[in-house]
Amino acid sequence: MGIKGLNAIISEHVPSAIRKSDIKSFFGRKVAIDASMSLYQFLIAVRQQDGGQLTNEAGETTSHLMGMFYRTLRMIDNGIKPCYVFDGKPPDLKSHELTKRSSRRVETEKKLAEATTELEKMKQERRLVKVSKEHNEEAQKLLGLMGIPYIIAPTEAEAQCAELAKKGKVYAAASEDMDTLCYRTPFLLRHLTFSETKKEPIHEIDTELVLRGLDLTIEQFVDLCIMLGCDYCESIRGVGPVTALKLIKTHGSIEKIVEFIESGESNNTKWKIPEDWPYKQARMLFLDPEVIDGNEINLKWSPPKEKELIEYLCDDKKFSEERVKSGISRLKKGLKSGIQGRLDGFFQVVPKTKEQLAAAAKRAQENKKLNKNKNKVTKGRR
DNA sequence: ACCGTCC
DNA sequence: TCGTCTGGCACAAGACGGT
DNA sequence: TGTGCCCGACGAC
Repeated sequence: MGIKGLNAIISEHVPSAIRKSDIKSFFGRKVAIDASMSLYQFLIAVRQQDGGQLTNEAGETTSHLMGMFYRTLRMIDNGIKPCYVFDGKPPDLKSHELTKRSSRRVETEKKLAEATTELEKMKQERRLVKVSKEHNEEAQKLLGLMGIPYIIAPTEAEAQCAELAKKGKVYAAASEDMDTLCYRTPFLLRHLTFSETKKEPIHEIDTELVLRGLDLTIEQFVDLCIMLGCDYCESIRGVGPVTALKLIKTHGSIEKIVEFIESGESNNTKWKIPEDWPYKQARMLFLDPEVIDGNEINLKWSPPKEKELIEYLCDDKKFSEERVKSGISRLKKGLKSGIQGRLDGFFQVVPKTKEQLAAAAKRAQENKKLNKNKNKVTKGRR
C-alpha cells in the first residue's frame, strides 16, 4: 500500500504543506482511521518474549484487541474522537497486486518450514500475518461495546476516510498511507498514535497546499502518483520520482506523456511503458472511488457498555479487570469533557474563495503561535 | 530512557 | 563526471508501568 | 510490507 517516494517529494518540494505539531493541538477533533491497517500492525507488533502473540486460555489471539483498546483510550484521553473504517472488497485492479502478495506468501511458508533457528521462524511468521475476517469482527465488537463508531467501507478504507473528512464528518484522515492524499482528504495525519511516546511529532499534511505548492491539479497529482508506483498498476520502467515530476509538469497528463514517449521525440530508449497499462482505471479509482456518501453517515460516540465490556475482555479474553475498569472510566470521562467537540465541518466545500484562503492562512498562523506557547508551557513544567 | 509485561 | 534509477540488504513495525 | 541506505549501471551533459 502506498505511493512510492511521495513523502520524499512533498518533503522536498512543499515542506510548508506539512505542519508538525503536538498531539494536544488536536484536542476536540474527530478523526477517521483505517482499522484494518491498525489491526495488521497490532498483530505484528504486539508480542511477548518468545515471539508468540498474546492469547487467552483457549489460545485465541488477543493482540489486536489489546492494541485497539489501548490506542483508542489514548486518543480519548487526548480529547480526540476516533472513528474506525474497515476495508470492504478490494477493487478488481488490485487483484494483480494481491496475487503477487499471495505468491510471496507461499514462498514465505516454504521458508518457515525450512527454518532451523527459532529466530528465523519468528521472522517468517511475522511476514505471514494477515488480518482475518474474525479479527475484523472481534475489533468491531470491541468498538461497539466501547461506544466508538465504525464504518465498513464498500472498498478501500482510505477512500472512505477521505470522504468523511471532505464532508466535514471528521477533521482529518489519520493514516501512514500517503495514497489518502489522492482521495483529496483535506488533511492527512501521520504518526498520530505514537507521537506522545516517541520522538516524531504529528505530521499534518494539507492536500490543497500540496497541490498548490506543486502547481498541479488533482488529476495531475493522481497521474504523478500512478507514475511513482501505486497498488493498482505498474509504472513506467526507468522513470523515477525526479523524471515523473518533470514529465507531468511539462506534459500535463499520462496520455500526453505516453504520446510523447511513443513518438520517439524524447530521444529516450530506456523508458518502457507497460503493455495494456490500465492507468485510466487506476486514475478513476482515486478520483471517483466507491464510497458511502458522507452526508448519509451520522457518527455517534456513546457511553461504553460497562458490563458487556468486562464480560468480553476480562471473562472471555482474560484482560486484567482492573485495567479494563480504569479504561471504562477514562472513556466516560473523555466523552463527557468533549461534549460538542470542535467544528470539523469548516472545510466542507472544496472550492475556496480568496477570502476563505486568507482566513485559513490566518488560522494556521494563529495555531502555530498557540502551539509554540503550549510547548513552552510544557517544557517549563518539566 | 530502559525493560519486562500485558494475554 | 553528474544525476538518476535499480536492486541488494537490514530493520522495525504497540502500549503500559515500574525502576 | 515499507523505508532508508549503499551500490553499480547507464544515459545525459
